[in-house]
Amino acid sequence: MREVAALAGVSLKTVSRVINAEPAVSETVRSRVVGAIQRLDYRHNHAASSLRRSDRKSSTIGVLLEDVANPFSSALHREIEDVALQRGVLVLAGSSDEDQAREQQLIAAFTSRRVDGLIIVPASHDHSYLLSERRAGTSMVFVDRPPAFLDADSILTDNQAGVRQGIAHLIAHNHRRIGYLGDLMTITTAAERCQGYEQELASAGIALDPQLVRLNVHGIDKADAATVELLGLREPPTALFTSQNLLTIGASRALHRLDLHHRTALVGFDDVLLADLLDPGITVIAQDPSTMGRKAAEQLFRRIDGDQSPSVHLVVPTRLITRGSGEIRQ
Amino acid sequence: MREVAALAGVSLKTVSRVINAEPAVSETVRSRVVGAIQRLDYRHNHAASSLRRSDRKSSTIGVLLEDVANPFSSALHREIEDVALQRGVLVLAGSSDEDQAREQQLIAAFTSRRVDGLIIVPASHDHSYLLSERRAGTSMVFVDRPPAFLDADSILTDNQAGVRQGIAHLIAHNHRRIGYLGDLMTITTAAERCQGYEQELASAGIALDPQLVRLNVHGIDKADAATVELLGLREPPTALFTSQNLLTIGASRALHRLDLHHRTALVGFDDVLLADLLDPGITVIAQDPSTMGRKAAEQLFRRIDGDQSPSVHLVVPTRLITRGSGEIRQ
DNA sequence: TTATAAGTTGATAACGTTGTCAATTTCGGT
DNA sequence: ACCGAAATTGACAACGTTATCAACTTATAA
Repeated sequence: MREVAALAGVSLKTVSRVINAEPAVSETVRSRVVGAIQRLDYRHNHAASSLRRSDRKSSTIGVLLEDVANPFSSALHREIEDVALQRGVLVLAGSSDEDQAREQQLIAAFTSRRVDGLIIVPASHDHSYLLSERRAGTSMVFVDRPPAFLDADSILTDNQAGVRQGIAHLIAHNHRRIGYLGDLMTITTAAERCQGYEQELASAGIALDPQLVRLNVHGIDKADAATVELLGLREPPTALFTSQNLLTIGASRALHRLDLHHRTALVGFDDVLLADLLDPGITVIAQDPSTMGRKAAEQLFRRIDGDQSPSVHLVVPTRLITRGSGEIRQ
Repeated sequence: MREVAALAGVSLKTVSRVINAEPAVSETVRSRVVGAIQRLDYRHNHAASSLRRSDRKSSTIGVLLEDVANPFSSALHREIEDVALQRGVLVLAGSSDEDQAREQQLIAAFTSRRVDGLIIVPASHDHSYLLSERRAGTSMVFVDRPPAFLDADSILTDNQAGVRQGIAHLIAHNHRRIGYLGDLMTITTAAERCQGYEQELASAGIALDPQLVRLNVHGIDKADAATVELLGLREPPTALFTSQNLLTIGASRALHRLDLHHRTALVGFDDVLLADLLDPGITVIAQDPSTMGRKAAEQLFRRIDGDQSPSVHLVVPTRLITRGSGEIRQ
C-alpha cells in the first residue's frame, strides 16, 4: 500500500480511502490511485484492515457440521454459504465427526481467527466453554441440536413429532413389531427420536420389545449388520424405522440382500437421494436442511448486525413422503 | 494480551512466548501467565499474530468447489479438511456453481484473507488472473480440471479413458445406438468425456448419430427431460451413457417412470449413493474423489512448505463398477 | 572469588491497515 | 480581491501481535 501511495503520489490514507470507496476523494486522484493499484497488482490485506477497523469484523463465519460430506450437512452448508456470500462473508467449514474434542478444537480455531459468528451442529453436551466467546461478542446459532448450559438461538427439527408420525404410519399399516435403529445416543437428536418411538408405541398401546431396538448404531455398515441381526430373530420385526439417513441406507442394503425389501416395511428419518427409484421407494420423514440453513444464517446475521433480543428457538417441521416401503401392510 | 501481561506481572513478549510455547521461559513464570490467561479468558488473535510473524502464514486455505452440496465435491472437501486439520489449517470453502464471476469473486475473497494456498475446481477457462497471486507466493493446486494459461499442479481424472471404458462395455453388450447425456460443454471434463464417447464409437466403427447426443444438460431435471426426449425418438437408443452424477440420477428417474429401466442399458460417470440397491443397480465409471482430495491437499502443503519443483500432473484412474444396468444386452 | 556462559526477561519497533483530526485547497458569494 | 464554508488530503497513532536485540539473572568452571 505504501508503494501504491508513492507511485500515485498520494498519502497512505488516500489509498485507503480509494480502496474503501469513501466519498471524499476527487476523481483525478481516484483514477491515479486505481492505476497504481493495478500496475503494482496490489492485494488488499483484509486481516490487517479488520485489525485496525473499528467494527473489527472479519467478514468470515465458522460453520461446524457433523461431516461436510454428509448430505444433510452439506445441504445446510450450501444454504449458509449462499446467505453469507450475499453479504460478502466467507465460510470456514469443519466436521466434528461427533467428536467433542474435535468440535472444541475446530471452534477454538474459528474463534482465534475472529469469526464474526458461528453456526454449530454440536456434538458435545456442554457449551459453557462458549460463554466467554459469547461475552466477547461472537454471535452464534445452533442448528439441529440445542445448546446446553448456554443461552443461544437454535433452529431445530421436531424430531419427536417426526418419528411419531412415522411410527404411527407403520402402525396404521397394521404393524405391531416395529424394529428401531438409533444412532449414537450421545447425539441429542438420536435420543429425541428414540423417545418419539417409545411414546408413539405407548400411545398406541403396543408394548415395547427391547429386542427390536438397536441403539448406538452409527454409519451404513453398522446399520446393515444390525438389520441382519433384527431380521434373524425368532420373531423378527415386520417393519423397521431407521432414524438417520445413513442408517436408512444400511438397512435398505440389508433388506435387499436378504430379499425382504418387499415384505418388511421401512420408514427412514431424513431423505436420501435416489430413494424414490428403489423398489419399493423408501418412505421417509423428510427434514428440510435448506430451510434450516437459510434460517440459521439469517438469524446469525441479524445477531451480527446487533440484534440483542431474547434467544429465538425455531422448529422446522418434517414431512412424511410416502414412496412404498412404508406402506407395506402386515 | 496487555492485560494478561499486567496480571502476571511480566512483559508482553513473555506472554507471547508462553502462547507460542517457546522454550526460553521458566516454569514459574509460565504457570503464572497461563493462570492469568485463564482468569481473563484471553483469546489469542490469530490474525494479528500472522500479520506480525515472519512466516506470514494464515494457516487457512481456500477451496473452490463446484457446489459444496454435490456428493463429488463434498467428498473432495472432506478429505482436504482432514489433511488440513492435521496441520492445524482451516478450510474456507466456496461453491462456484460453474459461474466464472462467482469463481473469481470467491478467489478474490480468499486471497484478500491471505490464505496460504488454494485448491481449485475451476469453472473458468483462463486462470491468468491468478498469475499475480502466484507471484505473490500463494500455492495452488487444480483438481478435476486443468489450469489454463497458468502453470500449476493438477490432480485429474482420466475422463476420456473412463468414458471409453464405459462405452466399450455397452458395445460389448451388443449396443449400437448409445445415447449420450453431456453436462455444460463449458466444463472441461464434460468436453473430455464427450470426446471419449466419440472416440470409442469411432474405434468400434459405429457411426455417431447426432440425434442421440444431448449436450449442455445440467442438473437432475434437465437430464430427466432429455432422457424422455431420447427415448421418444422414432429409433430410440438401446443404451444410455450419462456423463455426470446428477445426470445419471435424472436419467434413471426417467427410465423408471417410463418403465424402461429393465430394457434400456445405463452406464453413468461418477458413482452415486444407493446405486447398488436400484433394480437393476446402476453400472458406473467411478471416480475417486477421496483420493483426489487427499492427493491435492498433500501436494498443496508440499508447495506451502516450500517445494519449488516443476508442476505435478497426477491422473487418478477410474473404475468400472458393474451392477446390472450396464449389462442389459441388446 | 571471579570470569564466562547459559538461560531468562523486557523495551522497542514493526506488520498493513484505518480512525482522528488538523491542514490545505477549492469554490460561491460578495 | 476576499471571506467563510465545504471539499479534499495528509500526518500520526493505533489495532494485537512477534522479531530483534539488549539487559539481566543464574549456573558453571577455573
